[in-house]
Amino acid sequence: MDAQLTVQQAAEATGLSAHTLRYYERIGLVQPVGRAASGHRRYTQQDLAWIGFLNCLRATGMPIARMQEYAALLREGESTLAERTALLQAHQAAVQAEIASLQTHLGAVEAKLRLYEQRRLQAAGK
Amino acid sequence: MDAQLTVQQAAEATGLSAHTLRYYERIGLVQPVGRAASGHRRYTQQDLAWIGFLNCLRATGMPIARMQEYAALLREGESTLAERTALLQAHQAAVQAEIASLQTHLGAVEAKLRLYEQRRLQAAGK
DNA sequence: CCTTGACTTGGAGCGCACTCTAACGTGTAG
DNA sequence: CTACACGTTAGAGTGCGCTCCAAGTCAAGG
Repeated sequence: MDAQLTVQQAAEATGLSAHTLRYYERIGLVQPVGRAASGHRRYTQQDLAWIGFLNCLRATGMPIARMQEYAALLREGESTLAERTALLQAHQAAVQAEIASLQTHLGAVEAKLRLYEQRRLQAAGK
Repeated sequence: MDAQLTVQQAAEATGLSAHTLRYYERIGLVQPVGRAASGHRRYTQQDLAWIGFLNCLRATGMPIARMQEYAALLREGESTLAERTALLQAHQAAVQAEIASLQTHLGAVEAKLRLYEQRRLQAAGK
């Protein structure tokens, strides 16, 4: 039930590359993953859940360094709950601002598209 | 009325750095800007408008190479209207997808925040 | 005339987040 | 037993988008 995945299987499951999974472990984003007797990595469901959350942070544009901070706080335990909350709240605000910016700037692109549409009609109608 | 701006003034007006403005010109994103007798750049309102649009493309994550394509099409004239439309439409779709992705992944972060909130209440309530 | 400071150029350098390489060890199918 | 795919590591390389540097030109103020 709690199947242990190889690095390739974990890559497939998380959408990251095996290279990236090893890289994340090297830089301390992921705590050393359990090993088989051969020394090969074996990812647990907990590992995958954490990597999934990391994925959400990355997908929302959090820099690696900030994720390392967050991971470090998490390892320090429950006493860092407030700091972790603050970190995530700051990130949440940044992402919301980024979405707003995307929407604003996309608006200008869409305006240009409407202009092009008009010109195409004009050219066709001659 | 159509004040000609120096590179510094243009930087301030567009929010880009003077370095970046020169860089954009070098790589062909911006056509060679007019010069004063001294050889110094003088940006017109048209230049600024175009740079403003470039800004929207960049702010929505279009890679430089794609912007170069778009700029090249524009220089080729009216005959490329359909291609430019296609390029911008593809970009529009990509940005909309990116916004959706941000919102989805942000949701996971917000869920974590709600969990933290609960834990803080629990800790306070003992 | 001299200094100061903004401008010019081509090219080198940087920070980020991977991504790949080399050299080696492991394990399973035929 | 032999292939051969897959795993390991430290460290080097890549691509992007700037960002800065060196060496020089030019204009205005004292």
